[in-house]
Amino acid sequence: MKHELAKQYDPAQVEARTYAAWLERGYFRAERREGSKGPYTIMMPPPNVTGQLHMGHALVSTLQDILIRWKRMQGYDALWLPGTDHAAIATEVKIVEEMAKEGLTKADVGYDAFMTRAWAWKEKYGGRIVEQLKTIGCSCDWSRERFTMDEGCSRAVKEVFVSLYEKGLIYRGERIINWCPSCKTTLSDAEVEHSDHEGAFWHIRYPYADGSGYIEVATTRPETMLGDTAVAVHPEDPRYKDKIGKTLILPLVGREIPVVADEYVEMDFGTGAVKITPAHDPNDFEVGLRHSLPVISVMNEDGTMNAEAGEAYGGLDRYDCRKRLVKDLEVGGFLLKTEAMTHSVGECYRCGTVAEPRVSTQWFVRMRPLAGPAVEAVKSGGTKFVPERFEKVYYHWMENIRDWCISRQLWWGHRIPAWYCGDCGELTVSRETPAVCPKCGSARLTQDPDSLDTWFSSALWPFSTLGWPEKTDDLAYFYPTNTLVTAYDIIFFWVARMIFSGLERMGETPFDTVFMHGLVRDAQGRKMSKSLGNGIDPMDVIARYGADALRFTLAAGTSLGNDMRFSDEKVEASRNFANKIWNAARFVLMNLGEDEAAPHIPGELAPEDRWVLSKYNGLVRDVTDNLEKFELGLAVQKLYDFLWDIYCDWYIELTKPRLAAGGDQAERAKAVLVYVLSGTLRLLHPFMPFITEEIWRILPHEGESVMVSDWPAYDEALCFAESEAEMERVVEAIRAVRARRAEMNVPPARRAKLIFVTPQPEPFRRAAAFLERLAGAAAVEFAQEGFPGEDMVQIVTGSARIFIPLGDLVDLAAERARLEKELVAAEKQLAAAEAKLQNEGFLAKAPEAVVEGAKENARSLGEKCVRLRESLGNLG
RNA sequence: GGACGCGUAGCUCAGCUGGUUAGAGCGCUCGCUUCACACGCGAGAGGUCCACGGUUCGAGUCCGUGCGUGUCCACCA
Repeated sequence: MKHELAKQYDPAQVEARTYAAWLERGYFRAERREGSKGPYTIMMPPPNVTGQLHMGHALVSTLQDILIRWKRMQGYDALWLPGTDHAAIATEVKIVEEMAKEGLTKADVGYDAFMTRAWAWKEKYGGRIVEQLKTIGCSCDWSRERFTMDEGCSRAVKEVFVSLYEKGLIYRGERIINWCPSCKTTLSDAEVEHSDHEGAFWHIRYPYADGSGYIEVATTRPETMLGDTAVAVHPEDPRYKDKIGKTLILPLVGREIPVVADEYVEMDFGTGAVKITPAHDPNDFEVGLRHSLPVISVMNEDGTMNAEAGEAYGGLDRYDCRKRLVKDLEVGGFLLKTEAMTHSVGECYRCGTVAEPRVSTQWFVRMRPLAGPAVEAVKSGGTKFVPERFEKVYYHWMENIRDWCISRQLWWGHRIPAWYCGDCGELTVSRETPAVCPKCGSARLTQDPDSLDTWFSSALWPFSTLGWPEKTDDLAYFYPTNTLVTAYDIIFFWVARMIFSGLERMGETPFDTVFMHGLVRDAQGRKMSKSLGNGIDPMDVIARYGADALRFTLAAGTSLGNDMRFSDEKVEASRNFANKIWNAARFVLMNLGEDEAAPHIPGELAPEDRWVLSKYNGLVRDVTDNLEKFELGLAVQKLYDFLWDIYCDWYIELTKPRLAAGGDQAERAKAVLVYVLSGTLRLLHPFMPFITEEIWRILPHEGESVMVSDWPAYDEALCFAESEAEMERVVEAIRAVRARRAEMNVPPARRAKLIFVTPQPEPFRRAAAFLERLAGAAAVEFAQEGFPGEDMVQIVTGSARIFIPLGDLVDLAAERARLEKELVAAEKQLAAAEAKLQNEGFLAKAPEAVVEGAKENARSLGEKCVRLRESLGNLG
């Protein structure tokens, strides 16, 4: 049966079956076990139920799965809790788009029918996402899967909202907010993306009421002048100092507005005079507050002008209004000049519409009291960012934060738990739906129609998913969590908010490490996006190359916080690697007997055995260290190099003559082959779970699955530095012979005979032992003489005699230099050690054991010097 | 205007706390259907490590400046 293994690894016929077997055996389920190393928890950043997974999801899922599989193998109770996010605005936008195709709007279908559609959407896409995560191989605990709008999470949302309200950390108030005229909802500051637009800077004349001339103001948004209620200048500006307090006539409108002094104005910018529109600009709003200016809103929710804009402009779209207004200003002689200017414009992060600042009554989270502890938690190391540089980004945001607008005029989301009394107007905020108004007893209560920012529920994810506000066992054991894996572009939306929410609610930071990865870009380095059409579907990649190849590619592309480029060629290389492992396993397998036992390392080892074991041991250390540092890309690179170069290209080749010869040598080689392969499979398992499991299944081993096997430990007993050094020379010698043969155009030299002509064969004996096979020689002999002058290797073939100076095989000069250097160092150490033994104070005061140690040290150094001198002598 | 990243072989990138001959994948050249693997094997070509200055016995690696490039933040109307 074992000889029937296909030459090529076929992921398609392995992956689904393997995943099903894991599920069936319950390996993903996390439990508190006696004797474990304790809990290790990762909360999956819940993918939005807007559609399907993209490459970014594949990356973040792969990274999490690598960590969780590794920790599980290390003996932790590893919980990876999965789930999905309702993604209020993003999903609602999609549903509205879908309805638009049927010619319907939200208003047409009404609240209840809309919500029915939304839930159906969630079922469809949420289910698809879960299937895709499984295809990638994610070992999450599906028995604990959650959704941000499920009953428990919703309860947590209500609880947090109400208690923050009771503490005065949530308030309702009239403030200037960001408004998307297309989505017709508020947006938080973080949800507005700024980009540069080509625009114009219109200079407008605002005449004084007393006819004494005018002030020149400049604006990029002239339509807002309809809501102007002042013009501001800097109090120290000599141009305007004496004009402060004067009255201006607002052009076209005729309203009288004052000139006010405010330090917000930059004297050097524009004309030094700023029109103030409190209703439509956040800075102007602040100025307005300081000077008690009226707030005149001139725009509707959909971005058209309202009645306040006046008869001429009311009802016009904001941009039509702009054009019309500029024209009217020009005609009226108010337009002084128009400059071309690029300026930054804020856009809705979901639909791209230019956002409009607008005054409106909304719900806010008071951020100042929350930000302080959140900064402190990171500064004190309670939560660490990997890489560290992102901490700075976090601090900067937290320290300059403004209150968080959390109410949204959306239907898909958590309804705000606030009710208004139809009789007395009383506002009631409550965990339960109140039957009557607590103030007047009226039953005419209506709930606030708004819902919460989708990020409000995500902020609670680390504990809402574990059952909070119930005091569950899961919460007690698995919280706080350990590693949060996420992309750096989500620090503000999510990471920061989880930290302050966790601190406020639970009294501690929700995770000890934030592991940030970069973005997956296309082969040209462009961001993958629907509009560019350059997105690569991870499911498609898996179908063509297998999940392991995809995972390996993504892991290998990771370097702390940096973006990566993704291309088919890279996946192909990963697929080839999987195939290489497969064939290495086939080789090992076909050399094993039928009933081979689990591998153990034999007592007697050949130098190449010690060499490969020592290299393997170093690999265990390197992979583990790099995982601990979250250097997954480096870990994967080490595995690749070891398996392909050390294990396949050299070790397997070196065992072939021994396996062919049979006997003890063959048995030892087999044991080492299996031992090293088995250990390497374990190290590789978190990265390539499917193929490692499949090979594990057919190799002799202990334990039913590599997934639940032990993570290999670094073993001092497997350190063979001298064998490593020796094999390095062997490898060099073999390569040198091969190179020289190629250079001299020796024909396929299976029949070539190698004669080492040298009076000192020692350094070459081991190389010679492998030359037959590895350099393609028919036989290898040593000769004391045969060529005058230099030491030579003579290659004899049917048609040629080739001489290679031995210096080309092993650089004797370099070898000599190395030994001399080592000797000098050893002699120096010996001198120091002997000096120490002459030191009477040391002999007198040091404990017996320490003096004995020093003597032993001097003795061994002395021996080393003798050995080195001898070696040097041998080299002549 | 701030903050951060990147600049290493034709292309895409690794190179940890400074130390032998700067590595990999793909591509390229030559040879090979060798009994694990042509998704392979062997041998090669190809690099002023962006520039200049500094620290050091020694710099791809540390510091400064400049150039190029990318990203994030920011209330210059």
